[in-house]
Amino acid sequence: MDGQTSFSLGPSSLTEALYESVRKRIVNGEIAPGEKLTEIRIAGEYSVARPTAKACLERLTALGLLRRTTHKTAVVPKLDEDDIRDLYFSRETVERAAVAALARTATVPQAAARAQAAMKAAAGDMAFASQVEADIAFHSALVAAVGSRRLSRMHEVILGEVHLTMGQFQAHRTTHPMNVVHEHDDILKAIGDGDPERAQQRLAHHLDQAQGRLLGQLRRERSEEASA
Amino acid sequence: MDGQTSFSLGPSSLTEALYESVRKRIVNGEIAPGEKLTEIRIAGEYSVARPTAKACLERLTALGLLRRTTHKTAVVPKLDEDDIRDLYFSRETVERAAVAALARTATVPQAAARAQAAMKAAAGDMAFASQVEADIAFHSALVAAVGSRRLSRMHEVILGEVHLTMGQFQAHRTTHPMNVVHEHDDILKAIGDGDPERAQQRLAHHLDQAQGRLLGQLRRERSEEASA
DNA sequence: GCTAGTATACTTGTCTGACGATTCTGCTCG
DNA sequence: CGAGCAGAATCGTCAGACAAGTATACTAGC
Repeated sequence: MDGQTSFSLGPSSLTEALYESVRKRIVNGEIAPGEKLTEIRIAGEYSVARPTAKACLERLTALGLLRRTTHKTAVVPKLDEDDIRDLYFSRETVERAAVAALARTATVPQAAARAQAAMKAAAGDMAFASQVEADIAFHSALVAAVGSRRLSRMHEVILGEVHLTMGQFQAHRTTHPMNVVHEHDDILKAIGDGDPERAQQRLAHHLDQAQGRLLGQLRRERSEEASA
Repeated sequence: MDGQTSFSLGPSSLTEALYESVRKRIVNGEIAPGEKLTEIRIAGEYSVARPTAKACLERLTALGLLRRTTHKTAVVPKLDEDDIRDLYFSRETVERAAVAALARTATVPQAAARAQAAMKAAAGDMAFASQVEADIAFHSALVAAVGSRRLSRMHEVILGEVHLTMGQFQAHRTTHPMNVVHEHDDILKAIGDGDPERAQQRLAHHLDQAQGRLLGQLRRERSEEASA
């Protein structure tokens, strides 16, 4: 049995660490939408070689967290109304399947309940980033509990973009987080009751609310720009 | 000189061409499951630099067409029973949403009809690879017709793995392709009738058949190995 | 003859440096 | 004032190199 000699928790490689770090900065909105990310800039900021930075940007591009065409600089995408609708249509497809599967066996995922607790805690002190994280964690746990590697893989990509848009609208949050918490509870309850239909219906309603908030904030922001 | 110029109109870059070529070889079963693909081998076979080969292998790994862990050589995965079930669960999730959406507006995608024709043509001369391609093209067209970029993106990944398994069982095809054609027709008809429920039900049945064939062939192959 | 531990070869991770190709920018010229 | 051109910035690809990790073969000891 070996001692505690290695960083078993941290990323296994430099590329991995770089990817995680840049990803975090993008989804949290620290890098504004439309901002350019050149390979050289990343390489410079993190003191890595350009090929390493390149690999990182390519990965993020594949996940939809950056947009890039050949010979052009990668930019953080600004999702428009169509994007958000498309994103939520895809999201609903995946999550519907998940909650239906869970409700069929009436298994309420523990991790989702934990995320709920975290969200309630964060609701008090208005820690926005924590709220978003807990929200994401809740939905992530829901899908993970199904136990399908491929469904989770698809969902991760979708949630990445969801996280991105939520991060970008950070300063304009309009709803009390407790509303979200209650909607989550409704979904869990339906799952616990073994009622796939109701679970899907609650989920659809919840996602509809979330999508509506995003679209509303997008329109608000746009009209602000127009009057400026 | 013709060797270099052949890339000019298809893929935009060398990396792209390399990726397409290797991908094709994998899904068609030209590279056997379990076979190792070292970066150096790819670089040598295609006369490209190792970093280019590396990028190619990384992309394929992200799509599930190769398996690889740090510092280990990439291998073509051999999907087991659990993998196939998981794959088809995910596939059904995505395609159900697609046919339901199409049926709601009763729009029968042209491209799917064309794929059907191609499949009928290939059925006569038992051109296996063409049959698989037409099958894939049909389902791909179905999802593409919905017009959701993200749904299509997810579906592409799924279909890649589906193609892979079908290619690997190439020599053991058990069903007449016309059966598949008829099942496809049923789905299209339900969509044309604007009946989302029936469309989903037909689709589920079709996928169940396909999954059953794959599992059957997998078991057959395994018992052959055991007796040898 | 067999197990165990070490030495060696193979492969990948990452870096440095470089050159051609492409896109963008700003400037000159009509 | 617009259009075309030159230069700068950036990306695509390559070559070569070294360190670090993994797998394998070989030797030593029982």
